[in-house]
Amino acid sequence: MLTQTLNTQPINTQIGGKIAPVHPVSDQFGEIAGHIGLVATEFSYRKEEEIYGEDEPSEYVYQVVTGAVRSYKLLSDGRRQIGSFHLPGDVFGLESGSTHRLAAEAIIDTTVRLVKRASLEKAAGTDVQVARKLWAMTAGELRHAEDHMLLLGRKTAMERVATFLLEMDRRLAVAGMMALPMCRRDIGDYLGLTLETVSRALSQLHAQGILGFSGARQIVLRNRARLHNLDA
Amino acid sequence: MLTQTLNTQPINTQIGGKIAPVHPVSDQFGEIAGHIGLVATEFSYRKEEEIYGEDEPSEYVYQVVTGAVRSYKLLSDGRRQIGSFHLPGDVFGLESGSTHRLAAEAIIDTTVRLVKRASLEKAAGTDVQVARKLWAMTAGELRHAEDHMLLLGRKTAMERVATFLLEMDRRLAVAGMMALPMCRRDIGDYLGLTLETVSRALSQLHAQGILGFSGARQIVLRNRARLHNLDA
DNA sequence: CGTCCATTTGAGGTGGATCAACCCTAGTGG
DNA sequence: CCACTAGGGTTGATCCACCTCAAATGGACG
Repeated sequence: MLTQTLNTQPINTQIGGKIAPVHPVSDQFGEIAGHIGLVATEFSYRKEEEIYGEDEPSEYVYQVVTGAVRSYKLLSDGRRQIGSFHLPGDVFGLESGSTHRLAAEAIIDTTVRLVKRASLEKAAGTDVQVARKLWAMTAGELRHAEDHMLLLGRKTAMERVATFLLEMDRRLAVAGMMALPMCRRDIGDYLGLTLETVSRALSQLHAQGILGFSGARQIVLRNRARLHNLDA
Repeated sequence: MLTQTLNTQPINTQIGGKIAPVHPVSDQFGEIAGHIGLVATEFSYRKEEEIYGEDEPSEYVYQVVTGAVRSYKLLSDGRRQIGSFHLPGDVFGLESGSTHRLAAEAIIDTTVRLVKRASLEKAAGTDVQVARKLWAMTAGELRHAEDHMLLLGRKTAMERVATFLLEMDRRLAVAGMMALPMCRRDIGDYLGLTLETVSRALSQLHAQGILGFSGARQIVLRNRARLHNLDA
C-alpha cells in the first residue's frame, strides 16, 4: 500500500531500524543518525497532504525517501511563497527554535523518514560532531535562501525560469531527463511569478530548442550552455 | 580620529580585552565570547568601504559596535540584492563554510568588533553551548531570509515599504524616531524595488499622515497600526 | 470514451520601471 | 556668514514586463 494513514500526525510505527542511506553519497540523515545510533521511523503522506503547518511546534525532523515536498509561507489573502522543494535525500523541517517557520506539504505521494527533534537536540548536546552537522545543514538552507532572494528581488521572468530548470536538472535529472513532481502554479509560487508566465517562458525555451518536452512535466535540457546565458 | 586605517584588511590592534556587551540585553557576541574568554579586536571602516567580498575566505566574524553595514549579492550586470542590514549589536559574517556568501560594506563610518572564525570553530569543538549558539545565530539569519523571500516574491511595493519601516522602527528607533543610515537606493535594493518607487511610497505615507519626516532619513511613525494594515 | 484538471495560448490592463527634470540640503570654500 | 556645489531625494511622464482574465487544448485516469 502506498499511503499508510490518512491523518497528518505521524503514528509511531517503528519500521526502520538503524538508518540505511537513501543516497549512497553524502546522506545527511545518515551522517547524523549513523553517528549516534538513532532509530528512524518511516511514514507516508498522500499527494497534497500537510506534513506540518507554519508556526507549529517542531517535533520531528524529516528526510524525503521518495516523493517531493514543498515548504511555503502564506499571506493573509492567500498569496503563497514557496521557499524550497524537498526531493529524495533532502532533509527538511530542521529547526533550531521550537516551531516551524514554514508549512510543509507533500506535492505527490511521499515517504519520509523521521526522527524526533528532541533526540537530535540531545545528541547534539553530547556530540559536537552532531552539533556541527546540524549547523552545517541550517547554513546550507541559508545559502539557498540567499541565492533565492537574489532571484526574487532582481532576476527577470526568463532568468528565474532558467535558474529553476538548472537547479532541478542538477537535483533530479536521471539520464539527462527530469520528471518534475510539481505543477506550474507551484513553480510560479517558487519563482515569484504567475503560472502563465512560467508556462510562456517554458514554451519560448521549447520554441528555441533549448529544451524538449515529453508531457508537460517531463523535460530534457538540450542546451545547458544557452540556459546558463539566460540565467544572468 | 574616526577611521583607524585605510585598507580593507583589519590590522590586529588588540584594543579589546575581554568582551563587554554592546547591548545590555542579549548580546550575541557576549554570549559566545564571554563563555570562552575570547579576545575581540576593534576595527573601523569608512563610509562605503568594503569589509569583505562575495566568495572571499571567511576569516573573521564581526559585530557592529557603531554604524551600519549592508550584505549583498550582485548579478554580472550590476543588479544588486541586499540581503540584510546590520545595525549596532548585530553579528554578521558568520559562516558555517569557509567563504562568505555575500559581500559586506560599511554604509556609514562603522566600528566593529571581530574575532577569528577559527577561534570560534575551535571553541565550538569543545563547548557544545558555543556550538549551539552558532547554530542559533545562523538559524536566526535563515528566518529573516525566509521572511524576506515572502516579501520579495509576493508583496506589493507599498507592502514592502511598510514592512521595511516596521522592521527599522523595531531595530533602531529611539524615542519614537528612527535615523536611517542608508539611502533610497539601498532601501530599493533591499526591497527589490527602484529608489523612485521607494520614494513615492514614502511620500504617499507622508501625505496620509502615517509618518513624519525631519530630513529624508529621519522618520517618525505616527500610526503603526495603519502601517501594519498596509503590510498584508 | 468521457470527464476533469493541468497546461497553453491569446488579449488587454497595470504596477512598477525607466527616463528626465527639478528640488533640497549638507558640506565647502570664499 | 553666505554663495556655490554636488549628491541625494522628489516628482512627473511614459513605457513595458508581467499580471489578469478568458478560452482553447491536451493528457491522465476512471
